[in-house]
Amino acid sequence: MTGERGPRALQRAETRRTLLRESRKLFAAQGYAAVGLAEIVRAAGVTKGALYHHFDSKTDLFRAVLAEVQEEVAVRVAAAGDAQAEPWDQLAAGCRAFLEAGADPDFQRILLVDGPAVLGWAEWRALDEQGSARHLVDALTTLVEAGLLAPQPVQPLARLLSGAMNEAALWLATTAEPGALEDTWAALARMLESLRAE
Amino acid sequence: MTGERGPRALQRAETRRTLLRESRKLFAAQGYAAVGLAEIVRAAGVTKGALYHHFDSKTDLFRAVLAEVQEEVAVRVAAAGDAQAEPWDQLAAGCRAFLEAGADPDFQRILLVDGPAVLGWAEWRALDEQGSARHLVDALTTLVEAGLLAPQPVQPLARLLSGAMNEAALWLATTAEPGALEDTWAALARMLESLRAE
DNA sequence: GGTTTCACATACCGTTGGTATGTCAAGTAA
DNA sequence: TTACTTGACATACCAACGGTATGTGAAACC
Repeated sequence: MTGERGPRALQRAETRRTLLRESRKLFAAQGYAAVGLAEIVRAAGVTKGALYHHFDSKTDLFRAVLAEVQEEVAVRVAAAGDAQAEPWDQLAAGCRAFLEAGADPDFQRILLVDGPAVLGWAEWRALDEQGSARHLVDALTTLVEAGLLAPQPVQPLARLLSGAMNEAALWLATTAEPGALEDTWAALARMLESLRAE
Repeated sequence: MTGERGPRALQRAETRRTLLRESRKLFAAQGYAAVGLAEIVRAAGVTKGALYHHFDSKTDLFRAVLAEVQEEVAVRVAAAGDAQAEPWDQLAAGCRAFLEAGADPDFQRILLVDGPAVLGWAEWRALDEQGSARHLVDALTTLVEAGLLAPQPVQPLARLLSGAMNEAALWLATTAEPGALEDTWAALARMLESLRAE
């Protein structure tokens, strides 16, 4: 049974968590290519044998880390959306939460920069789809069905918005310009408004 | 004088061009990380010594390739824009040309996927700025000054649009959906329209 | 309580990016 | 022409990397 909890299973789970936590810190700080497995296992206090007992490859480890980060972002976006009553406000709040999530370095480097390059764009896209991007598609679909959004294919629109927010999040993280977040949000909000049904 | 053209300089230039051409093909087809220097020099018919005589590192070679690709895209975008008389049409034509440039695999993989990961987002951004992104900022600035675009900070807007188009270009390249380009363009055009001064 | 399983540790390997050095023709000055 | 220098590579080599094959000892099972 998977419900069993012996000391063995606990140890295993903890080792795995440690590996994920330490590699995530290193990947976020230095980038996937710049951090070696030796550095990861040293930080985690285990050996390469342990790492390869839990993960198939360095790429597989990165995939697990990325999924973790993405899940966190998705939760934040969904929470911000659910806090609003009106569908339109839900979309706006989710988008804004996504932009603000860009302040997290893990989010930028792991998810946006290294993700597509390490996993390939196709796989990255698939993971993105079942992460935060799914909420975006859901929200847009709801709006179209409710007649609040001009009828149109949702997929291209979601891609445009997703890309816009990804890039904006990266830009916001590196720019020192004060009010950049508000300016960006204003421009994005205007774009969203333009999609409203008439 | 740099204008001198002996057999030496010619040979040097040709070797460099061959290196750039072959590595570009390989980088585009397999991605930066998956292609080794051995494969590159074999394709180019030279040795690693020649490569390191022309470039400081594998990263430096990639940087040169990326700059070349980016220049080509910038030329295409600028040409499409210049073909239009009205400032607003120039922006629209440039954006559309950019989207269509996404059909080129070199463009996708080298410029959009591997670029930020290999060079780091900051350097990639700087290169992007002096490439096609510059034309976008120029066009937007012109429109604002001409009173055709609602007065607003141009930088955030340019980032949003640039990101939207980058992502859309990648999506268009992988989707089999017919009419995807037109749907995407329609959504993008609508966004652009929303920015018009009233 | 003997056996099996499992979660690692140890030892090792092929390949990779990078470097140090060698080589020989093209350029230069007498 | 000749002696010398420069430059465009080729050759040989290295440390580090991701990955694998094998060893080990405690926990789980019968």
